[in-house]
Formats: sequence, structure tokens, C-alpha cells
Amino acid sequence: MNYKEYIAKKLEKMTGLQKEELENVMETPPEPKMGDIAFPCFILAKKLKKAPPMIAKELLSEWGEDNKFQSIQAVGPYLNFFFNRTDFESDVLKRVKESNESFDRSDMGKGKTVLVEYSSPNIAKPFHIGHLFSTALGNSLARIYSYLGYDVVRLNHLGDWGTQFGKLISAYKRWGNREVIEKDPINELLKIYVKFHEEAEKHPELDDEAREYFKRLETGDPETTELWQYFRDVSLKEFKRVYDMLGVGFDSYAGESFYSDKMQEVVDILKEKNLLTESDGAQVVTLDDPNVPPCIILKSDGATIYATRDIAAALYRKRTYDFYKNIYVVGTPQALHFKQIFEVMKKAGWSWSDNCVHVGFGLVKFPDKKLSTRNGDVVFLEDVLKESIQKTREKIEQNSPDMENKDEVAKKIGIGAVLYAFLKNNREKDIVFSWDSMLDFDGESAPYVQYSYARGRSILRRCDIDYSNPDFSKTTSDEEYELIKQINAFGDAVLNAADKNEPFYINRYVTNLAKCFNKFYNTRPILKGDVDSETQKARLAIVDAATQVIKSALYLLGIETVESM
RNA sequence: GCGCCUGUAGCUCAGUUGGAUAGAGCAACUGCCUUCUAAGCAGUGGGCCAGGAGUUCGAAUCUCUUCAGGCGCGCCA
Repeated sequence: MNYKEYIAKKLEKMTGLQKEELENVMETPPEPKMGDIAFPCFILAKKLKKAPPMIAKELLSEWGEDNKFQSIQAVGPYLNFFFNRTDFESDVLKRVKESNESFDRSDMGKGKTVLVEYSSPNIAKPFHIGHLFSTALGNSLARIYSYLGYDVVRLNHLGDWGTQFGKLISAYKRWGNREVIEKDPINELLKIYVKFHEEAEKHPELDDEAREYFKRLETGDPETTELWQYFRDVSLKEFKRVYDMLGVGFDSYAGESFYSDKMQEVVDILKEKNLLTESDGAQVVTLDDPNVPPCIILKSDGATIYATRDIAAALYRKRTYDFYKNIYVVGTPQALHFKQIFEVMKKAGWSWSDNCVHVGFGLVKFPDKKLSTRNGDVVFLEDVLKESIQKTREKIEQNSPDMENKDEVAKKIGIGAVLYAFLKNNREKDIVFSWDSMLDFDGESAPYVQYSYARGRSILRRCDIDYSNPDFSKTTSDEEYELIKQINAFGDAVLNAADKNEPFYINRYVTNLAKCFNKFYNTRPILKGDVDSETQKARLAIVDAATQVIKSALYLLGIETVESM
């Protein structure tokens, strides 16, 4: 039963205001003791020319008897509704049970395709901690949209093209050793790449050589192409190792190279539509907003550029997937770039450019050292994950030395902790990386939530009581009620997260849910003490529902659960 | 110089699209393991919501302005 709708319908008759408008202003009171849903009477003040508290009182007396609610109170300008707890509880738990472990899953996106481009590392460069932001966010968004019924296509727009490959090939020809590279590909490739930069400072002619190699690559010269393919293969192999650890996957690895032959068409189209103008030798599209600088399509040497490639990719994706939404999970410093290319696409008459959205995120910063590829001073993502797993492993050894599957558990918790740390706040905020906060498993953290889950599962594992037909008339304590209310709020959190492209809404939600669960766990005995069997069944059903929803919510964040820890 | 973003407890951050006494976690301090996992629970202290002006019944939230910080501003991606 939808309480909001019910209240709105009744208020519609009483006040003459639109049902939708009434539903919109209804809110959850700041504290549980103020009720479950509140109707603020401010919007009626002007119409009725009365003070809001007065209106609340009048509405209350007009409302009459209503067994849908435990009580209705007029408090100041608010009309506060208290649900009938027993009805509410059995309704929510029934819905969770019938959802088949997919509570509040929706089909609102049926038949619509959502593209999510994320992670997108550069070939032959380290997969560092900064890449985790895009990877974690994109993976979570993909899961969220999928949960809402959309067809999701996960795109990894690899940085596998550009003049840097000319440099790399040049470096490899000079100092490369295939056997050494085979052992530790990315580090070795990085090493010779760094060396190239050092040498090129002294001998600028190296840069010319690199340009020459890239030209050969572009024209399909077999030898350079073979080398490029090799670099790409070994890099991808390493990336995939990290993706496996994270439980992240992609439907396409079509990167920049894939679009290298699809840019001419874009140039032709823009030319045909008279959008290109010459500026300092370059071909640019001038944009309407005076605050947005022109978008360069062709450099003065006639070569294409990043923007050209992204436009070609967007066009290709529209044709291939006919997307409903095309999401780019790329750092917020590139906001202007996306604004420009979306604007160019719109000027080209592609109305679907409105369905392209840039989901930006903050930088991963370090208190002291900077993140850079040139000097090779980076924090590898894999190292962070391993460190976190290691720390978890030590904790397990300390807490439960008899556990059977320590490694598996340590992996799920360790990685969950890191993912959580990246998804817990507004994505546009920068993250200052510190081992201390990353490996803090107390309070708001993945282990906190996973722990709550494991405790609940432990209870269910221990008993063989049939709780399939629970009676909630006795389980109406605040702890139980608040927990069930929180369970019920899952759907809103998911919708909110999708609407804003912000997984952190789910993160906060699930943390809150775990908090409610722990409170319940600590105050309401189930298998211990003197508990009558009806209460016991009802509480078991609550535990079952709570753990189920925790698992679903964590899944949407890309975090796994463990049965014990 | 222009544009975008940020400024809330000692630290890291929420604040449901203008509403009820501004909330969490960490850190500090105090209690709770012979009872379902203490990676937990209960509690205490801690705030001029950067400063100022305005809009109105009502502002952390909207407008203007000052200050402080971050990012971005054509041939890199």
C-alpha cells in the first residue's frame, strides 16, 4: 500500500489541490517520534488565508476515523501520520520475500539502452589509484541502471592511440627487451617510456623519430602495428587481472584506435553543414555560448584531435546501440571538453546529444607526492587492493583464527573497503588518499556493513525454525519498526542514485540500514533469552529481509558480502 | 582576466530540491563481552553553517558581494 498516495488522494478532496502537488510536498519528519509521513500545511496558507497550524488542526478534525493509521497528529504547521505498525511491517516484509532477492527491482528501463563509459586506462601506463574512481563509479552506475531494467552496455574507452605510441615504439626499439617486458609488462614499458622522455630532453631528434613511428602506425605498417598490438595485449592482460579482483567487466574495449578511421566522416559532416571555420590554421566549430571557447576539430597540421575522436565515437554509438542515455564517467577537469563536443553535436543537428551526459568526479590527491607517469612515482591500484586485503587478513587471523576460507573473506572485505571509500561521498569531491582512512574499518565503512550482514546470516544459519508465515503483531518496538522502515526505503535510494548518477546515495542508505540492523540486533534477542515463538519467527523474518536488502544494496556498489567474518 | 566547483564540529563528510531543536563517522572521554560474531552497541563533550547585505512567515539551502581554496580556459588526452 502506498501511504503517500492514499493521503494525497484524501487531501485532494479536502483541499482542492492537485494530488501530485500534495504528494510532492509530503516529507519524512526529522525524527521518528514525529511520525512516518508529514504534510506541511504552508502551501495552503495563502489559499485559505489562515495560519498553517490552524489549517493542520482543521484538517485533522475533518479527517475522521482512519484505521490505516495508528494515529494522526497536528503538530504546529504539520499534519503527522503514524502508520499502523503491524500492517506496515507485514506489508514490507511480504514484498521483500516475494521479490526473490531483488527487492525493489524495476522494469522502468525496459527496452531502453544505457551506455556507460568508464575506467578507460591508457595502454602501457600503470593502472593507478586514480583509475579506481572511474572504474568504481561506472561499475556501480551500470549495476544500478541494470537493476532498474535498462539494457546496459559497459564501454572501456581504452587510451590506445596517439603520438605516445610512436614514442613507446621508438623506446622499445632502442632499449626494449621482450623477455624482461614479458615478466612485468607495464612497469618495464613505463621504464623505457620514462627513459625516452629523459633522453628526448637532451636529444630532441628522438621526438621526430617518434612522430615518424606513429605515422607508420597510422598507415598500417605491419612491424609497428605488430608491436602496438603486443603492447595493447599485455597491458589489457594486466588490466583484466585488476578488473577480476574488483569484479568489474566490460562489453566492449573499443578504444581510441577503434575510432581512428571513423573521424573523416565527422569532419565531412561538419564541413557540409558549414560549421567549420578556420582559426589560426586550425578548423574549429564556434559555439553559441560566449563563455565556451571554440572546439578544435582539425589541428593546424590537419590532424584530428581528442574532440574529433569523441564525436566520432558518439556517432558510432548512436548508430550501433541507439542509446537512450550515453554516460561518460570521466574526471571533472574534462567538463569543458564534454560541454564543447555535446554542443558541437547539437549544432550538427543531432538532437540525441541531449542524451549524452558527462558524469564527472574529483581528483585523487596525495598529501605530499604528486601522481605522475613521467617520473614513475605512482600508487598502483593493485598494490592498494593487496594492501587492504593483507590488512584484513591480519585482522581475521587475530579475530577468528579458526575460519576456513580466510583468503576469500579477506579479499571480499579488503576490496569492499576500498570501493566503499571511493563511493561514500559526492563524486565531485576530491579524495585525498591516505592509507589510514582507506584502511579504517570502523564506523562508516564496507566492513561495518558486511559485518552486520554476517551477523544476521549467522543467526539464520544456526536455526531451523520455519518463519515463512510471521505474525508482526508483537514486533512493534522502535528498533524493529525503524529497521523495517529503512528496508522499505531501498527503492527510493536506488532511484535517487540513478537520477543523480550518484552511487553514494546507496552507500549512505546501506550504511544506515546496517546501523538500524545493529541496533535491532543489540536490543532484540532472537535465539537467546526468553523469546516466545511468534516473536522469534517475526524477528527471524526481519533478519532475513534485512540481510537480503543489504546484499542487494552492496551489490549495486560492486561490493560483495561474506557469510561470516 | 574569464568560466565551473568548493567553503558546515579538531579531521573526513551528509543535510531529501526554502521548513520542525543543523546530523553521521573518525579522533577524545565514559560505560557494555559467562547470553544470537565487541570489525559491535549505549552515552558525553565539541557549531557565528567562511564574512557581509538582501529576498520572506521562515535561509546552511535562493540572489548580490567580499575573502579563501581547487579545477579548467585551441592545436595533449
